[in-house]
Amino acid sequence: MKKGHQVTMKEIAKKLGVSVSTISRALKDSPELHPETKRKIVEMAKEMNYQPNLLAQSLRISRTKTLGVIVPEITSHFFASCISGIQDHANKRGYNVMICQSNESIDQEIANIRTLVASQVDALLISLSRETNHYEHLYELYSREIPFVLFDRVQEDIPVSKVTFNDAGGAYQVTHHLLEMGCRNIVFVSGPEDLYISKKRKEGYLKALNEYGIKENSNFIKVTDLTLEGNIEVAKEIAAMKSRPDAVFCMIDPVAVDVLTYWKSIGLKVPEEIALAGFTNNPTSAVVEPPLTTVSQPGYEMGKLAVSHLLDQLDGLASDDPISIVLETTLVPRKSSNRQA
Amino acid sequence: MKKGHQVTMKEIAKKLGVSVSTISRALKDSPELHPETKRKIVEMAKEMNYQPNLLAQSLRISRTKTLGVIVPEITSHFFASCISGIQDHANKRGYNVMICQSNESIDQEIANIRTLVASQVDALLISLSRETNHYEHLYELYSREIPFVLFDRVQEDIPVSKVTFNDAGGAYQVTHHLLEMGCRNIVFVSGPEDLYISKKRKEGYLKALNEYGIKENSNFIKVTDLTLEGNIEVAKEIAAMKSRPDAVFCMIDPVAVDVLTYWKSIGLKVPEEIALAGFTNNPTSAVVEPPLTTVSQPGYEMGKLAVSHLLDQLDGLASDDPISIVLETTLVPRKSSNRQA
DNA sequence: CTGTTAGCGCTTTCAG
DNA sequence: CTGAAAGCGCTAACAG
Repeated sequence: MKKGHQVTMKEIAKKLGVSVSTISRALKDSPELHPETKRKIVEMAKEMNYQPNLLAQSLRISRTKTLGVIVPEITSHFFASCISGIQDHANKRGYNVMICQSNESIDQEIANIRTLVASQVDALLISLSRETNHYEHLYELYSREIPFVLFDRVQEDIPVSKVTFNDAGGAYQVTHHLLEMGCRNIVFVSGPEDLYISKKRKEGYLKALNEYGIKENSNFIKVTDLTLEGNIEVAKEIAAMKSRPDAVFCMIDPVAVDVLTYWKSIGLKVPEEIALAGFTNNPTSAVVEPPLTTVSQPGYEMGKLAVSHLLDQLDGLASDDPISIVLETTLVPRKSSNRQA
Repeated sequence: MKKGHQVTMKEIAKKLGVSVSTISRALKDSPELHPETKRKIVEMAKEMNYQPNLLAQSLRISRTKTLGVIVPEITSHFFASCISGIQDHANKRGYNVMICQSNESIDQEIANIRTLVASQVDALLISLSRETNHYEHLYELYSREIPFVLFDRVQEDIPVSKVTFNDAGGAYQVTHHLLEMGCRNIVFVSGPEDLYISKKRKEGYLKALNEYGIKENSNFIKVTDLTLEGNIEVAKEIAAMKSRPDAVFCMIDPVAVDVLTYWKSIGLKVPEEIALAGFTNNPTSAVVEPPLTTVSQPGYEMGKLAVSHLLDQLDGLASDDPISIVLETTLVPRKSSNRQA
């Protein structure tokens, strides 16, 4: 199957007996042009259904007005929201977007960067894969002076702008809420410990405990690999603890949902016997029974801020010096943590 | 902020004292080339960290190896899965993907097509917006001989390949299941009636009723505009019917979830007092209480099939004659329809 | 106000 | 086996 022919400036030029440059000028509304000529050209272009070839244009001006986006997983609601925010605001400023997913694989992430760079995107927005534990590919982008920003899953040392949530703050909010609900033995279910969010959320958890004069108890920190099996394993462990904790704070909602589902299956009552909270405010968390207390992270907003800042830098509206944008989260208290009722 | 310089073939050529064409040949492993020269060039290219400029290449060969995808909503789990399937399989065959969302707006859909075409994508995969009720933009693509396929939200008359689910079949499965559960007064909650899926699912619903000798009852067909308010309105209406139906089949899961939530708030018990079923098998449907009976539509698979067929056509591995690929759905019976217990 | 010219980075005849 | 030259569609000096 081959594509049909596309009208070019040359053809309009021939038809009208003028030069290609005149066509080019008319179509970008150059002032130094006879209004009548311009009118004729614009009309003819429309009549012939001319569509500019962005490829040629980009090659010529060496700017594609296209941004590359790399996310770990497009099917995650949170990342889909980010993408949505990026797209809308990129389009609003005349930019297109190419999206890739790394599927949580560093090799795929590197491959994605290669293709996007080869496609000559003007800049990149990247959220790192879970697997990403070395950063040469990012430093290479940096040294090649290809502008990029990191969002959500960031690496702190790279001198580029980053957009993150106040993860520690959010974890503090949840933990503080559980404490206010009267819980004192609060388990934190962490993801792999080298993850940025694992560290930050643990930090907030500990800070809240500390304010209540409770000190860190390593038995109360469980680690899951974030798979269904891993999550259930942790749920089992907690249910079987000799002196059962009165609350559990899971690093992300999906973990909390898996834990909840398991506990329901063994008849452990939430929140009566044990309170539960998550993080992210996935759509799922609102509809489980009981509805899950969580912390909302506005993904659309994050995408919007990330792309706006990046484009400000590209367009010279913002300094090239890297900045860090931190979004605040909001506690969403729901029944799963309501021990007062 | 400006991008750094990228190494070009010209520079490699100068450094090695050969011509650009030789570089080009070496890099695409042309056989008519001295092995030693080739080795040297490949080595130097790697050393200089050469990355081909896909833009220039595409302009030259007038193929971008890029596909355009348009979906109504990237944040919908179903469409995100489709995209994921498309991406994975496009990449596998050396193609890139540009994704756009129409946000259920026909104007946005048209705009998306324009940009993608201007970006010279080799072909398009489109799932129509809810608003799309005229099809000039598609016929124009067709007449301009830009290959495209439609998936999920299709328009039947356009002579291009389409990938859909057996929507009528799925609706039949659900309705049949409800009938087997002993329900005889089954309401169908439809979306806007001009939607393809509204029509098809109603068709399956009626077929199942018919097999049980139940004839169409227009009071038992409710229409929602698919907004939260519309869905709740319908839920209210049904709860208030003088002789209340014993089952409700909602055209898509989100509607069923809204209905369920409302009913829970007024104390109407599912499935004891009324059975409920949805369609799509969103992640949400598994975790609501009670878990929702639904029909699963494998989005990843749909994306995969759509893109594979399209690329087969592009690469001449499949005939250009339009075909229709129909995916079967699977009934997912859950507690919300279990009237036997 | 408009045409001529050069060239973005690459591929591909056509000659040697 | 390799180089020279043309050209993909467009923009942007530079002339006039």
